[in-house]
Order: sequence, then structure tokens, then C-alpha cells
Amino acid sequence: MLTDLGNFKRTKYCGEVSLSDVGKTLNLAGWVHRKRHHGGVIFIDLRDREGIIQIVVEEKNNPEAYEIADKLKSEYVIGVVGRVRKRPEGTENPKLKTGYVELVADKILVFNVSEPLPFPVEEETPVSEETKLKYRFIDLRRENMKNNLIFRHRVYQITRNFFTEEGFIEIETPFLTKSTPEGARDFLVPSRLHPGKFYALPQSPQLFKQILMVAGFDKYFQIVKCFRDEDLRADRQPEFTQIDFEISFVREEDVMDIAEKLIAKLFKELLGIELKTPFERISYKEAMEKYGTDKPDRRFGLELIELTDIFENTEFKVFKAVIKNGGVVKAINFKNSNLSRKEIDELTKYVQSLGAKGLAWIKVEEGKLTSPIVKFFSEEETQKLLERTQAQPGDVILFSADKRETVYKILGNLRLHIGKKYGLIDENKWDIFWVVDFPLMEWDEEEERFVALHHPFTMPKEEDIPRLKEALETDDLDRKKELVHLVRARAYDMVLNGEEIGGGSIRIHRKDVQDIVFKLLGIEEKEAEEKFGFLLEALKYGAPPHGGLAFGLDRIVAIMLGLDSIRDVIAFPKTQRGICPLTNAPDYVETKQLKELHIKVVE
RNA sequence: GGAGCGGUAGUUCAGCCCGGUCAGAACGCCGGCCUGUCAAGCCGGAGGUCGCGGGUUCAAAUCCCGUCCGCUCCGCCA
Repeated sequence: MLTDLGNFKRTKYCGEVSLSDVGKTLNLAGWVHRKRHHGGVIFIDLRDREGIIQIVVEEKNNPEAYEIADKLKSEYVIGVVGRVRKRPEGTENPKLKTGYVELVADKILVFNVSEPLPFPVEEETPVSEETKLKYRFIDLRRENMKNNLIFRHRVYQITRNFFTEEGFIEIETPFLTKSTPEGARDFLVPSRLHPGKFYALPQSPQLFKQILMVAGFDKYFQIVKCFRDEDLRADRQPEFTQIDFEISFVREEDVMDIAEKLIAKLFKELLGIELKTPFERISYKEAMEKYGTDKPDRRFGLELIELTDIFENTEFKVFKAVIKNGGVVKAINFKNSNLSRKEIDELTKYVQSLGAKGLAWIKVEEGKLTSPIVKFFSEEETQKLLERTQAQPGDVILFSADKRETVYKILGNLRLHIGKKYGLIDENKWDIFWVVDFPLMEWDEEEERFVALHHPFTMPKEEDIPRLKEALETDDLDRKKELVHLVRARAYDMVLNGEEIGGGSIRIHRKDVQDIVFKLLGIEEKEAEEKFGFLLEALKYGAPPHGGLAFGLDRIVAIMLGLDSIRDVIAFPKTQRGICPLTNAPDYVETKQLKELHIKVVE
């Protein structure tokens, strides 16, 4: 039954056959999507990339083709030569794009057979992630996955055209590069030619694009894979794609303007949505205080309310202790929720999973307050609290009192949890804005040193540089922290529906400033020389002022398509433990290979 | 490293609480019938190491312990 392609040549995609083809003879090729056998007449839904068309085979008119059609099974790969005709009246199928025509088979060629599929190409039944990834070639035949990848392709095209029109030059940077400290864990590649030495896969092309600026390519862009060996999430894969760009002789506004234009263009051309530019900007401080996160989802309320001042002199031991230790008291008011004890218990469990000791709450009811803690409050405190939270009967106020960062984390996540769980999020809204005025560095308790919030090449605000210098000079750690925390970065993040989709900064182009920053980050001169020497060297030879940004392409595509996981916009993604079920990577290698690489595995 | 949810037929699931006719459904698959269907229909059939290992018990899909895998989250991710 099987036949070679022979001189068969496809003349059209199945999905593109239309009324204008009626009467024509076409050669179609594709997969048997489904077969309906009526005894005497067989209908075959033939599927290719562009869609599905109905093939008709009648026994009395074409016994030869009928005999072959009879034997066809799902997902056999066939070619059909036939004549397009208008469907008989009353048999049209408006659900199909091609539903007003059908192809009367003249000849059927069977190019290949298929075993029964592990799961159907139809999407009615969901399939477990692992099965989908193991049989990704089947999964990608599905309408949604196929469309996702085509959508992604269009994002590439629009992006490339956009940057080209704006005068940017696309330049590739190496994947086999040098491991650098700071940031994520590197994937390492052993060097065969240099025993004991390793390349690292780039976490981003950051240093190379800066060097390209020094080289005079004043507008660079690239759609590029990046690699970070960290734990995975729904929006994080070990290898992911960035839209990366960098420009010389610019300030923040110039970079942000280009970034906005690209996003606005993608939304307009792909979704038909006009985003209002320039995008709104909020400060890091505002984001943290109101939402407890630097990437707030503002499509719903439930903002964090500051209460520390109200409880400054409280007798309530828990709050008192927290405030005395420099912590804060904040709350969210879940308006008109009438939460039951059971629901509050669930929320308590949730915050406990985040590391909270518990969840203090007040149920505001008609004429009374139900709460395990309100009895410890003074009359005045209760009054001010109700006023500040604008409490009404039906509301439930949920508290967090702890170190500032902890309160942000607890309430920020609780807010999001409630928003999702209780359907507060307006899914039809597109909330896009910038977060600006990030601190340059923050103190890392564990490592007992400052770490860069963005990366070590981010330019501090000019007016804050004296503070940096002073911080460098003082030996008083508390004073040092105080000074450093006041230093703001010339950095900006773009946030879309509560996800960070891009971030960038104006970079340090002066060696003296870079030296100060490295020193404060605890990177000694020798280390800086070893690890970033090539950049520092470049900065000596006429580095222009420059800045840029990188977008997370996978995230952008996923959000635009309304998907929760970037796995659904990546052809061959990894599972949460970094495994590819299709290829079974990572895997053991031959001892010989290890030997060549001068590597010995230690248990 | 930690928390939660899940793992039963090819697929998606029910059964698990309360151990004993609980090895079940739908779809798919195989065979047959059928000339206008399009999630075709009708009749018949095959198909399971209940993730894995151990324990408790007269008896375990069901209870307990451990472990592996998938997903979500915290930590981590400049």
C-alpha cells in the first residue's frame, strides 16, 4: 500500500482550498485527521498546517481509491489527487473554513502509516504535561500549540522588521563564553583543548552588547537564547529567549521609548489592541508599598495599607515587638468578602507556606468586630484602623506584622492569591507600565554584602553618586547601608499584567564609576580584572554613554496569548526538573567522552 | 532545600475518607454493519504491575512509612 512520493507535487494547502477552486484538480498532502465510513462512501478529513478539508471517496465511482481509503487509519500520511467541488446543498459544514467544498478523490497515495496515537490530536481531552512533552511531535500537531508557534514566529518577524526600520543592526554574540560571578548559576561547558577550563553559556549577552557599543555599533539588537541554571517555574525555563537591544548616546527615556514602540506595535499588529503610550511609570517604592512586589498586577485593588504609625504605642505584644525591632504592620482589606472561618483558615495556611507565623484578621460585621486580636487594641487604635482601612460590614482585614521585606512578601503574595482565587482579576484588561527608581543595590543578609538589584553595570543616578563615594569611604556598616540604600539606579522594568516582561538600564560607561560599584559589591580589583577585565579594558578606549533593555520573549508571547506557562510557547521545553522527556536530556555520556574532556564524575 | 496538589486501561478520569463483587466510565483501539457524514451512527470485542519499594492486616488501589515522576508556589532566578 505504501508508495514513494514519486512525481507527486502538492499544489495547495488543505486549509486553503476554497470555493474559487471549484472545478480544479488539486494535489493535496497531509495527515488523516479522521475517517467516516458509511459503506459505499468514505469521508476523510485531511489535515495539514493550514487546516482541514473533506475528501470524498465513492465506491461506485472509484473502487480503486475506495479500497485504499477503506484501509486508512488516523494519522496516516497521504497524498490525494482529486477535483474540488461545491458540497451538495445541505451538507455544508460552516465549522470548517473549507466547509463549502470537498475534494473528490481520484487517486490516493499512502506515503506512510501511523501507529495509534498516545493521545488524540483533537484538544477536547487535556493531556498530562509529561506525556505531551514526550510526544511533543503529536502535541505540536494540535491546533493550539501550532497556532502558538506561528504567533511566536510573527513576533520574531515584527520585532526584526521594527528594529531594522529603526536603524538597529542585528549581531550575534557567542554562546561559548566566560563564566562571570554575580547573578544566576552558569551552565558550564568543559573545554577539550584546555584541561580543567570551562566555557559558560551566557545568562544574557549583556557584556557583549556593551562592548558592541564601544565598538561603535550604536544601535544593536538580537533575538537570542539565554541560559540560567536555576530552579524552574511556569514562567522560567533554563534556556529562554530574549529580545535584546542596546543604544548609544541615550538617556532612560530614549530606551523606554523604543521599547514601548515595539510592544505597542506587537499588540496592534497581532492583537489589534492600541496600547496608550507613553506607558505609565511608578516608582519601585510605590510598587512595594502598595502591592508588596516590584511587578504588581494592578488589574485589581486589594492594596496594602500602612498601619505601623497607628500601632506605634500599642500594648498588643505581637505588633509592639515587631515595631520595636524596626518592622512594620500592614494589612489588606478584602472588601465585602464575608469570609468564613474555613476560608480564613485556608488563607492562613497559604501565608504559612510563605513563611508567615500566622494570619491576624478582623471580620467587620454589622455593629461588631469578630477577631482574635482586636481585644488587644485600644479604642483609639481600633477606631483609626477602621478609618484607615475604610472598613465596612462584610469586609475582612488581613494583617501582616514583621520585617518590612517579609510583610511585603506575605501580603504581596496573599493579595495575588486572593485575586486569583476569588476571581478579582479583570482578565480583559491589559495593564502595562514601567517600574522605575530602583535601588542600585540591596544588602544581602546571607552573604553579608551588597548585591546589585539589576546587574553590576547599572549606572547610578548622577545625583546619588556622591553618596556612593561616601559609602565607600565609611567603615560604619550601618551608615554604609543607609547611604547605599538611598542610591537609585538608572534602571527600568516593564511590567505586563503582573509579570516582568523586560528590564534594562543606562550602563556605566566610565571606569571610575564602575570601580566604585565593584568595590561596594565586594568585588576586589583583582577579581574584577579576572572576571570582567575585558569589559573594563573596553571602557578605557572611548566607551560612549549607552543603555538598553532586554525583553523576555517567551513571557510576552505567553501573556499575549493568555497562557499561564511559557512551556506552551516553546517548541521543546523542559519539565520543572529541567528534563526533556522527548530526548531524555540530560543523560549520561560515554566514559570516552568524559576522558577527552578531562572530567571525572564524583559521586 | 521547603510547602501544596496529582500519579488507576493508549488518553482523561471515578473509586481512596469508611480496607472485603471496586478493576469501573467515557473517548480511543480491534472486528462487523452502514451511500452524505463531519466529535457520524449501530452491534460485538480486546485492553490494567492501581508510579515504585516496604509495612500494618486474614485481606490494601484504599491505611502507614519511604521513594520516584509531573504541576503550582517559597527559597533561588543580577
